[in-house]
Amino acid sequence: MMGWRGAQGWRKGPWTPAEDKLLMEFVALHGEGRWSSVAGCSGLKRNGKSCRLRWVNYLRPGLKKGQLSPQEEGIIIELHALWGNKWSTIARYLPGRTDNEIKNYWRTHFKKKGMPLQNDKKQTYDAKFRYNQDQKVQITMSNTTSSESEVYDRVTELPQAALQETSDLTCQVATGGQQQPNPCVMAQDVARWWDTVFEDGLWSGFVWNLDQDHPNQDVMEQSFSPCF
DNA sequence: AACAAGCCCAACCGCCGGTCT
DNA sequence: TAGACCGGCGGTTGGGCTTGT
Repeated sequence: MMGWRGAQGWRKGPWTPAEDKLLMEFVALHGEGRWSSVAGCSGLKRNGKSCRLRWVNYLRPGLKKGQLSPQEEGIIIELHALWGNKWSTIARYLPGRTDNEIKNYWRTHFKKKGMPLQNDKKQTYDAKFRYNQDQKVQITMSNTTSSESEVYDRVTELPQAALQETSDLTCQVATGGQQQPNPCVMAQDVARWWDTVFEDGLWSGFVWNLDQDHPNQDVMEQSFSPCF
């Protein structure tokens, strides 16, 4: 492995403990970001991209290691059905997990098995969700402050908003409330919902059954409590 | 015990969008 | 306004490890 050098002299390949230490010291001193200056400031012979990736996927505090729980798996399935391969977006609702980890997990566990997407229905659902988002954008952008728009931007990403049908999506968003949705809480809500689905034996792909009014909407509404 | 196949995951690559000059 | 730079993202690869035959 030694002697790995990129075109500009950057080292490549697996990171050594010494490199990890240098990178952690750099981040402790300068914070995250400014990755392009890492080489100059820390002595690392790594380019900025490589440093950022190493930090985000391996060194960052709070990262979970080990197998994903069934709850986390459920969240991934749900959110992937909504957003597709938006790994970084999905990762926001799985605290301690990285987009890379989720991406790897999906590829090895689901992609090959053809599980559990039904593309035609997924597309129908995607179209509905986009329609909902468009409607909300029109509503909020016409008469909100920038802070309200920020709240809205975050709300539109939330899984329970995505899981509810058109009619009840618009009411609670543009109120100008100051509460910010907490990704950790949101992930817990999804996990709680998943528990309900799983324990009650409801999981049979109903979420993909989208070409009618949601047959299990009452279950979902019981399981999801608004948190903003 | 040896080999093959599959799995897992760290890391790289190319592209894109935002920001700066 | 255009180009350069940078950070972030998704796709892909390659090597080590595990499991099956």
